[in-house]
Amino acid sequence: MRKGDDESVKKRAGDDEVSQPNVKRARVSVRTKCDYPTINDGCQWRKYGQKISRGNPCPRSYYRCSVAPLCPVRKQVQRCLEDMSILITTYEGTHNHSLPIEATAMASTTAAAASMLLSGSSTSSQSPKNFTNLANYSKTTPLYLSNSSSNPFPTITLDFTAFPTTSSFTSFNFPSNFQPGSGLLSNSLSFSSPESSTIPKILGSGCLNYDSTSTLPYHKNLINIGSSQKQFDQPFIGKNNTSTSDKLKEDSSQQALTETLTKAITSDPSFQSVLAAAISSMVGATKT
DNA sequence: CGATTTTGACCGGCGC
DNA sequence: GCGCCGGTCAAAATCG
Repeated sequence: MRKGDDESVKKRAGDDEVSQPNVKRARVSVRTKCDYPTINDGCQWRKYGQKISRGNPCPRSYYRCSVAPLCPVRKQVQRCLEDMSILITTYEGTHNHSLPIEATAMASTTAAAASMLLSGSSTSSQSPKNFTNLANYSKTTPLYLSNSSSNPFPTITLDFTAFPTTSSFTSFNFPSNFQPGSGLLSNSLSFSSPESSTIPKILGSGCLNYDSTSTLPYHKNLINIGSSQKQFDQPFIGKNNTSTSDKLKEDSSQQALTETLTKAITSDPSFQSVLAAAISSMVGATKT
């Protein structure tokens, strides 16, 4: 049925943001240390595909939000090549419907980050203040910033794999190989989300990393917030380990993750400016 | 029985 | 122009 005679089939793979014209192709990656096939962000997802990508033996899974039929949000789940216990979940788009509170945390984070990237990509104002702020932060914190030559889709990565969940660290660090020149992003840091008004706080603490040099073809930014690891010490058995007890554990663990996220988001509003500054600085740098 | 997952095929973009 | 690769579709299978 899909062999070219169906018009609708042609709108996939590229530009199908019909219901959200204001949402472009920002992606938000979330790195979590997780032994389970996927993390539970509170939202309901339906798997629609799986692929083995080149260079990574682990299959990448594709999910769609199944809460609302027209929800444009998609996510990709893949294990990290270097560390199989790290799960990389990439969100694309924002929900156009209401979500349960557990889902709101993650959705808010990703939506805000995406919003920031998107607004950055559509405007070109610069905010020296933010830059200064960022520079200030960078004195004490490791922020990893780098740049790629071409980035069709800006991607911001929230990294929950590194540290215990406390709100007492914020680290930035600019690598010497950061080179401006892409001009893709800017810095209107409007932490707003189309889906609700409960968003605005961003990521309490952590280290913010920008990295677009590695395997991803598009701009990739890394934000390291802190670990939500609590009980992920089970070995990863595979994708079929879904006994009842496992499910329960998975659920609670992942709820913990969501809670951690929420906490991180709400506990340290200052990180918003940090994040904003980081992105704006990157954007500003790339603009010239 | 409905919802979800699996899986092979298809399509478009991109590099050579 | 051709082949590769990532992303998506949809029928079949599986699950609850």
